[in-house]
Amino acid sequence: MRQDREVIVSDRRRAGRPTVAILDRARIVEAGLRLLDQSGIEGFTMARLASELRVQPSALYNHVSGKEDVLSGIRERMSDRIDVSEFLLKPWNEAVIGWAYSYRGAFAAHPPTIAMFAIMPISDARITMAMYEQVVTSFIAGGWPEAKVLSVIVALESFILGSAFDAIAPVDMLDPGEDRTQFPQLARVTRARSDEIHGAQIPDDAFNEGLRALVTGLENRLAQIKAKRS
Amino acid sequence: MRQDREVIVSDRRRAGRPTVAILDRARIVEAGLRLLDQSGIEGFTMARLASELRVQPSALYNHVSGKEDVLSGIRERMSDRIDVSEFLLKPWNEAVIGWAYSYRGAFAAHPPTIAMFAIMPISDARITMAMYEQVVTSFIAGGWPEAKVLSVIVALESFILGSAFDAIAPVDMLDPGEDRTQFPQLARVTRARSDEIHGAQIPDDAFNEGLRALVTGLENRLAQIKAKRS
DNA sequence: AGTCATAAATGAATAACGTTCGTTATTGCG
DNA sequence: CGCAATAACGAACGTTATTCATTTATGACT
Repeated sequence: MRQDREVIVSDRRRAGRPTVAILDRARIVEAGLRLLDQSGIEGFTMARLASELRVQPSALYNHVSGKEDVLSGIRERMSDRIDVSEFLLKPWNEAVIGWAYSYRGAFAAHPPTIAMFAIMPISDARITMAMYEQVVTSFIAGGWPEAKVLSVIVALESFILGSAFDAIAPVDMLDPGEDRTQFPQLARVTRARSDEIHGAQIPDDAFNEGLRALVTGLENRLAQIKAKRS
Repeated sequence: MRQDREVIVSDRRRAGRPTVAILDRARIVEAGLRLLDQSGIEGFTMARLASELRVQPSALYNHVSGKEDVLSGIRERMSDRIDVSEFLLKPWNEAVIGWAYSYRGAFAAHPPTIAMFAIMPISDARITMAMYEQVVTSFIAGGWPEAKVLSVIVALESFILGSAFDAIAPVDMLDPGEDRTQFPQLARVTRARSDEIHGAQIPDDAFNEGLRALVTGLENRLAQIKAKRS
């Protein structure tokens, strides 16, 4: 009974610099990603992040400039996960498939990061330039005109990002449910789809079909450009 | 000098129900859209919205249930702007072009609404079912298998939404600028593109190329499915 | 070994935000 | 005419991100 107050309070840190380092930018970003996955974008607060790291909120500001900085760090971490290695080995129209899957997968693995994209400061809301350099090189080698390369890549990216968005939507979103008689065709196709394709694979099917269509459409377009050039 | 206090204060409303109606849901939503366009998603606050309507913030809650309700109303207003009429007149592969332009245009006209999409309650974060019914009917008439219709529409929608996203990004986002020597190919193609295509038309070019590629790719796919079926 | 700027934590404080509640004044129905 | 419903205000509350003063430890230089 003598010193139990000291025991109970022992995990409360005194003010002043701690003996061993508790925080740094990397640790904060990592904890931030974990918290984002758990709590979603609206549950992501500096207070919770601090509590997760067993620290007062104000301590974070010794290592990051604010909430945006943490989110920015998380985005960078995600970008590194996108695999562009296939562009070194295969022609553009094959490599682009693996790239797209890796791209979409990186975000699908952490759904709330997709919402993050929308809110983030516009400045550098995109992936690193090193990735682009690799992709651009492959498209030029494939014979795309220089003025078209970026448009094509941006188009692909738009589809990928839009699909990542879709991947976080509930699968039965389009099911009319009660209003079945009011939207009969819609009711039929939602039924038909869920009979052939199950659960989590439903958004995947849209992604597969779209990606294949996009690539074959681009192959056509390239052939057409090449024909006109000669 | 007698009653200038009364004059000065005359525009300050007293408590109690006003003689003429000031607010209703429609007026609030309309002012909300204006405010959203002006201030962006992070500048959209209930206080500012109230001030825009010359009302105290708490007055809004007599007509809407909260901020989410206002945003939800704005989204509905946007959806109504999407034109599906061409699906009644033309085959799917032609009508889809006009639909896509209208879809993307509706959001591009109010950029911050795109960010809204990401944050919104998942519940009905999509466009109205009446629109889908129309589109689905056209695709079935064109010969698409029932189980594939939704996947194809979702794929198209992913591209459109992703492109709307892209339309709000700064055009020179991919320009390496200072790091030109580090990313030589990227520098070349950004230069080549801005030589041929100018300013605001740059994101449009990506949208055009992507949409055309997607549609011709889907035409191929449908032909392939039809061939296999016979 | 001693000094001291710097780094890194706590804790108190602030402004802005969304929302709720009590109050007040007006409407429109019975 | 009476009175419940309506619709405004004004005050208050709980969160949020962020800032600042304070406290304590580190590490480089004399």
